[in-house]
This record gives sequence, structure tokens and C-alpha cells, in this order.
Amino acid sequence: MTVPGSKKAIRQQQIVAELATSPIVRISRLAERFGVSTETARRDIEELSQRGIIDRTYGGAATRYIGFQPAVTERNRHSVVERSRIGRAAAALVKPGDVVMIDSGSTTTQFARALAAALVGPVTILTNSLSVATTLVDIESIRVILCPGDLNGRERGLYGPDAVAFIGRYYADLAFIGASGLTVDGPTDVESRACSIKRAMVERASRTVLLVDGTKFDQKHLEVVCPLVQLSDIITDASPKRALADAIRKVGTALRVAA
Amino acid sequence: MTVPGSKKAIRQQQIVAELATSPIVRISRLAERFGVSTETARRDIEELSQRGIIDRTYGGAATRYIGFQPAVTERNRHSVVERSRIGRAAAALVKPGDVVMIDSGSTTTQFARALAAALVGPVTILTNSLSVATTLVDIESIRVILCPGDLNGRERGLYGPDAVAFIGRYYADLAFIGASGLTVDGPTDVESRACSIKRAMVERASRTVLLVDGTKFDQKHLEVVCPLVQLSDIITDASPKRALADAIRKVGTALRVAA
DNA sequence: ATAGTATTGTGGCGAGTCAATCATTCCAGG
DNA sequence: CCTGGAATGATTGACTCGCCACAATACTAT
Repeated sequence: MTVPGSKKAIRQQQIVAELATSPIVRISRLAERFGVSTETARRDIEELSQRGIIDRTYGGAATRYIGFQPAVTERNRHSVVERSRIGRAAAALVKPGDVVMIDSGSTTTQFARALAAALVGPVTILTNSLSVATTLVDIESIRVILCPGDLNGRERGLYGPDAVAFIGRYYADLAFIGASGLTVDGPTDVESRACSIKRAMVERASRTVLLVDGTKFDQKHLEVVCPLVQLSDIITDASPKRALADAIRKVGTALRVAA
Repeated sequence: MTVPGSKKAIRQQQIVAELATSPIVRISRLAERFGVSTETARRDIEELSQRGIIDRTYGGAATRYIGFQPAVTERNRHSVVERSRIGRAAAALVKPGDVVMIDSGSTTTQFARALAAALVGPVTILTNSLSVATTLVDIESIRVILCPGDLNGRERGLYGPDAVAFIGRYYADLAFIGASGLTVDGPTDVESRACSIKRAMVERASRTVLLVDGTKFDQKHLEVVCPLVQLSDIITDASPKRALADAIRKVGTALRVAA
């Protein structure tokens, strides 16, 4: 076991501190600097990376990537292009002066990037997503308000009753939410706590826009977020199958397939 | 010269895109994926790094380092070592099971890094700092609760009445706060909204620890956060001058100079 | 003090990387 | 069609890294 204050612990903390200044460190240099064998330095690096504090590179380590990396599967990575199309189309809906709620998730983060690039003018963003917040915070004309709550590592999102209650105190022109699935019954999600947030946003926004890529169609998950009729718009990158398309049209939700 | 749209340009753009998803890439993998020789991949990497778009590593490249505080002056960078010492000393005060409040700022962010590396065991963190939150969120045993509020870009912190009220609903064993100055009257800060947060933390914690480096001694700023007597500990990297040291001793605050 | 565990060092081998050089291919302008 | 520069590939030798097994040392708890 690692004892706090041991030589090993101090070395590892120094490595972390080092990475606060320079983006990458090399095992060979560290070994020199600490006067230990490269093997020891390697073991330190290995351990820290295992604990998720730093990122391993060949021959060293790098500062942990800050942004969204919610289980970047091959499929996810592949659909980055599609997602950015969805994001651009969604950003076009935002007008100067709007108050906008944004859900957490990789699709909504892409939307935030598009929004940042779109320079829409003064808008207020209320979100439970750290990725969204950090993406937009540096834009001069955008005010970012963040929910309180428990921070979930994988999703980089804030959840829990505090977050829900907080959202309930606001009112928005637009809400942009994501989902893990979209069925004729409405958007679905695996995460119960995430559903509560989405529901709260839907409730407090006069217009709700669902952002989903085509791979989510007809995917049923644990919980239905809300009935289709509560969605004002659905922005996606592919045409859904007949049954789903019919259901969407029937409730009067606008379906937009981003080219 | 590189012609836009050439194979080379496309490859390089893909490398950049790749780095937007995963923190590091390896030359060997890139060569495989693009079906080019490792030499070509190396040349691409080399060129991009020369242009300052990515960071070179041994065997590949990493996402370019984005400093957590835009105004990284030379003096600031210089004192990273000192700050990491302060951070390490502060981390030693945290015991398993503690509820810990952490202020926003560069010194407290360093503290968070030290805490991440320290393996203290299960603790709950309540903070108004995005940097602190993202630093600690990936540590298994740490629960991170984030304040609500307005997000300030420069400081990466959450401020405003919502944040203050939120903190007021909690109770903590320890509060770690930073300051822009430390005088005989107490810690001072330039930012009024930041002061409110610090005050709220001091109020709700049974033990308050001030983290300041020696450059802050006797610096008077807009607002005094609280009287010295409300601080349980001060952790710093240099001995303060007589007058300040006397004042600290007189009110019974423990002064620790981190070696 | 002693046993037991954690930590670190050493040496070797296979594999990966780097830098430099030279040959080859691609492509636009004459 | 030809030509010259850019881009790419191939090869080579020196160097570096990763990984493994084992030995030596440091530390902890009884």
C-alpha cells in the first residue's frame, strides 16, 4: 500500500505538479530528476495513469485530457462528423437574447462547440454539463450559469435533486437535450438521474429541441424521458424509419435532418 | 509548400481531429490508419508541432496544453514549484471521510492536484472551482459536489448569490481558501464576489486553512475576507515579516511554512 | 528484534523510435 | 511531353522504451 508522505507518494505528487506546468513529461527525465531508476519512474507513471490522474504516453505521460471522453468507443468516434452537423443545425435556432438550457452528453457538447463558433450574440446558457460550460465560458457575449449537484465523471455532468431544483427556478426560451435512444414513446435514457434533469429542462423551456444521431433510433432504454409531444423539434442526421417518422409527424414535432 | 486539400493537409487535419477525441496519438498507429509510412506520419506530427498546434511526445503527439489560468505570468509559472509544496502540505491535513470545501484559484487548484495524487481515501469535496472539480472527478474515492452560479471565465469559478446560498446549506470539516493578499487584518481579495464565497466557506467549516504563497504577504486589496482569528491554519512557502507573523501568532492561528 | 510486505534496483532482450540519407513517385507549370 | 520541386517511401544504425524476472533494500507491525 502507498503510505501518504512516503518517498513514492512525494515523487508522484511532484510528477503531477510537473504536469501542471509542462504538457508532457518523459520517464527518462523524471528518473534523472528524482535520482531513481527509470523502472521506478515508469512504475509511478503507470500507477498514476491507472488512477486516472494523468495520461500515459509512449515514454512518458501527458496532462489528462480535459473535455468530454465519455467512453470514446469506435462507433462514437466515427460519428463525430455527423454530430457536428447536428450541432450546427441546432445552433441556427438560437437567437440573440435567448436563455438556453443545455443537457449534458456528447451530442450536446458538439452543439456547444457549434454555438461557440456561431457567434450568435448575447445569450444566457444554463447547463448541467461541465463540457458545455467550459466550451462556452470563453465566449465574450455568452453568460454561463452552471447547475449545482453531484459531478459524474463519465458524463462530466451534474446530477441530483439540487440540480433538478435549480433548473426548476429558471425559465428558458430553448432547451437542447440529448438521449441514448428515441422511440415512438419518446426519448429514452439509461441513466435515471439524467432523465430527471432532462425532464426538468423540458418543463421549464417554451421550446424543447432533441438532438440525436441516427444510431439512436428505436433504441429502448431504461426510462422514457417524456412523450414525443413535448418535443418541439428533433434534429438528427438520418431519416428515421416509417413508424417512428409517422409518430413524430402525428404529434406535430418538427423533424429536421441536418445535411 | 502545403497546398490546401492535398493528401498531406487532409492527413494533418485528421490528426488534429483525432486529438480532439483522444488525448494522445502514436505515430505508429497513425501510419497504420492512414496507410502511410511511419516516416510520413512523423513528418506530419513534426510539422504540426512546429506550428504549435499539437504537442510532440516521444513516439507521437498530445493535445496542446491549455493552461488553466490564461494569465500565466512568468512569476506565476515560477512559483508552481512553491505552490505544489503548499498543496502537498495542505493535502496532508485531509483525513478519510472528511467533507472538504475548496475555493477557486490557482493555489487551490494546485492543492487539488496534490490531493488527487495523495490517495487520502473517501472524501467529499464541495467547490466553486471548475479546475478543482475536473481535477478530482476521476478519482474513484472522491465525491465532487459543485456549486451553482455564474461561471467566470478567467478564474474558472462559480460566483453569485446562488453559490453562496448553496454553500450555506452544507457543513464541512475543512475549508481551503486562497487569497490575493494577506495582511494583519486578514486575507484580502480583489474580487468582491469571490470574497462572498470565501466567507461562506469559512462560516460553514469547523476548520479553515488559508493557502497563500509568500508573494501575497502584506498585499492589501479591495476587500478583507475575514479577520485572522477565523483562520485555523495558514500554509505558505516563506516566513512572513515580523509584524504579520506576530499578528498571526497572537490570534492563535497555526502557521506552517512548507519545505 | 524479526518476520513479512512494500519498494526499488539491475540486467537483458525484444520492440519501437529517431534522424539522416537516398531513391521513388506525384504533380503543376512550361 | 518534359521537368523540377514537393511529398513519400525505404533503409540503416544508434538510441530509447517496455517488460520481465530476480535480487536487494526499506519499511511496518507484532
